[in-house]
Amino acid sequence: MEKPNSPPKPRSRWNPKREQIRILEAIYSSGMVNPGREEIKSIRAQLQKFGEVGEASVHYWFQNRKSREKRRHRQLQAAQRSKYSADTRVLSSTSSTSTTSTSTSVQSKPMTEIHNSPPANT
Amino acid sequence: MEKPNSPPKPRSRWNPKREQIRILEAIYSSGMVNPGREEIKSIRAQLQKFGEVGEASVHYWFQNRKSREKRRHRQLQAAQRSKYSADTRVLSSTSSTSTTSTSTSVQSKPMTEIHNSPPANT
DNA sequence: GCAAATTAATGATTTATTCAAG
DNA sequence: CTTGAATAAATCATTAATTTGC
Repeated sequence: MEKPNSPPKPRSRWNPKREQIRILEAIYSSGMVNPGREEIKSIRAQLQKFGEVGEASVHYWFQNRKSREKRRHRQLQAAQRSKYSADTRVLSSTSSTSTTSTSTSVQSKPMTEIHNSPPANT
Repeated sequence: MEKPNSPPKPRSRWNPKREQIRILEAIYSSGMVNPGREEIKSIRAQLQKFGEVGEASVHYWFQNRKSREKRRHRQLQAAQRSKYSADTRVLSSTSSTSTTSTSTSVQSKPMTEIHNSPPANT
């Protein structure tokens, strides 16, 4: 009755759980972008609570994280620039910093207020 | 008998027609998963032929579509994983580098390039 | 058959994160 | 370090399916 076709899915690679990623991100963003052996052991211990993980995987994770961040940095958001999307929540805080930036203000003008049309129901 | 008494129906949301959904699906599956403002306008124009719809709704549709597709994949993945995860109980006492477990397929040179822990980083 | 009650889908809001500029 | 712009994730809310009792 069940699927007799169980693919021999050998866990070839670690598949992090959401919780684990949250932990890793937290650590990463707290400044530890390049943990040493001891630190990796400690991190691994925390992650183990949510699933099996090897030290190497933890190490790789940090390597990849940093690498990708950089790459994205390089790649820029050309894509984003050219294809705007809609509706953003304006989180502008009242910062009193002398916003002298009257210079090159690149206003993209997204559809901040496209709220919205009369849904003529059937 | 008409409806002199308009129902206090708070048309809260758009109710897409079948044709409209077909169009949206087609566009989505053609690769445009995150249309920008201009594209949304264009898409909306097409949809209007079959019923009233706002730009915001179009935007929301794509957002939700992508988001939920992702979520589904995650759920499936998780399900799959839990099916096969019974893992070795790595109780190896001593420090061990023997990562004989099934997890990471890194064997010989696990963390070769792990730079030694920086002494008292911060 | 039908309508109230319950559940599943999904449109609309809100919140948190990301990246880059200043 | 702060802030602006845009997104994606999480959440809320309402509508459509469906189940159930009559």
